[in-house]
Amino acid sequence: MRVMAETRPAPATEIADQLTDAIHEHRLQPGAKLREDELCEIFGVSRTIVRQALRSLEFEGLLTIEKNRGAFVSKPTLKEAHEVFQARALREPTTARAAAERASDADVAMLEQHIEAEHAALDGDEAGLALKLSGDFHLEIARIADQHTIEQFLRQLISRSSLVIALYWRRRNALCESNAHHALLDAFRNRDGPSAEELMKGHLLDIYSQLDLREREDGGTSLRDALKR
Amino acid sequence: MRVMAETRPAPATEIADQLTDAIHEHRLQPGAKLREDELCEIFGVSRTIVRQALRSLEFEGLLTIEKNRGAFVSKPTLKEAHEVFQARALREPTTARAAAERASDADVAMLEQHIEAEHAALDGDEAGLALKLSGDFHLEIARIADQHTIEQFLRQLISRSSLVIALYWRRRNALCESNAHHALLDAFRNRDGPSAEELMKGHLLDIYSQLDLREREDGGTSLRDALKR
DNA sequence: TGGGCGCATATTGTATACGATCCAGATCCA
DNA sequence: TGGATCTGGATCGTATACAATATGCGCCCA
Repeated sequence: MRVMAETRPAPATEIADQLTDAIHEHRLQPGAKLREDELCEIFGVSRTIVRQALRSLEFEGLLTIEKNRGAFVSKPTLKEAHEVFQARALREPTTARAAAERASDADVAMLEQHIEAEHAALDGDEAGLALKLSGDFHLEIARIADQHTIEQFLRQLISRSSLVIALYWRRRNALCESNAHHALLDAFRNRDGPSAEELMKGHLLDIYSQLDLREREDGGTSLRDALKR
Repeated sequence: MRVMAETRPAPATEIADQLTDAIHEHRLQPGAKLREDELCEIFGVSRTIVRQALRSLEFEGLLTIEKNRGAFVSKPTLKEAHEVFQARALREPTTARAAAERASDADVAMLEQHIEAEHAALDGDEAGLALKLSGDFHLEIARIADQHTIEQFLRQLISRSSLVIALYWRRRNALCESNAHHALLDAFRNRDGPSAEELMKGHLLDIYSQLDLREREDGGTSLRDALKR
């Protein structure tokens, strides 16, 4: 009799998740290099596994792998930043509406907890963590909408958003967007789909308008990248 | 002096592309198993490379890899089918509008060629090829819109659409959608964005409404899948 | 002194070897 | 006969070894 062996997640997934968190929390900045051997030592696995993890993050858009040079945290261009937020603005309001209309009490409670955690992170001066939680909040909504496939796409968009914010956010220490999340939560409490849709639309426009969209000289992470052409 | 070494694409990419084509053209049906050793022999590379290719197709949603069991062409559920087409209906009309408004003469000519190729494939009784070309037509539009990031997402959506069509398409031999593409082409000729947007919206609804959305007993590709629960 | 070349080293790319798991057919016992 | 168990082969998962490539430093020569 099989004792439900609780199939452990692939080690590569574990590592990919940890790297993802580090990038979402801006502990790893765009442009940072991830050497394979270093990761092998840190996580205690072979390069085979590390390379799997790096590949998967490349597909998510978080890393850029240059042949024979290695893996780097991606540096989205302004154009990509624009496309990412345009895509989110198109996608998320509809999803928020569907989610608000079918949210269970447990779902609403979950969202409340998320917002509380965001606050706690901000109070604790952990801006990176707060940012990651903020992204999770949006993902949670897709989950509530019961749109699994769309959730996967959203995950990629939110990942890229995190990089965009790392590069183009104007005032790092003024993440006052929690109000928007609170407003959304109210709409969810009332199961008010149209409201949720409108709020989400406004929320995304807000974030986008707070990005500094002027062309800039390379963030300075890597001189050679700035000059190599 | 470097002679522009014409950096050859990674072998894994080459293999992934060939597999992608095979699936898009329905030469590989949903549920089909792809054994690693077999692919190694066919393509003359090591398992390392084959596994890279399989992984990348898993991320695109074309394959499903089951631990210790192998890679299979994905069989999207009805729910996923719905989500995929909902996402496309949301995304593509806007993109079509942008593309129509900025299309160059060369772009229009390219689209014409695409449609001709589709016709040729249909006349030659190559329904699979026609279907793949039809997908490429949509991708081409994203390229014309100069939305590179969005194009990547669309690629995934179109890939999944191909699987959905393989599983749920009503009348296999009546791919008469070329008319829709012709109409779109006219809108592009006139640089008529709003028209293109509307036509695309209708076109996607058309395809979706032609799917057979009744729940069905497993396609019968694999008995064990049907019974294993 | 300054620029270009070449070599040593670090790092990534690929192939292969070995171990773990799964599956099917055979065997055994009630 | 029927069902459970055992076992061999096929297949996948991971680690490691070797090859290819890039990078940085020192040397040479003008």
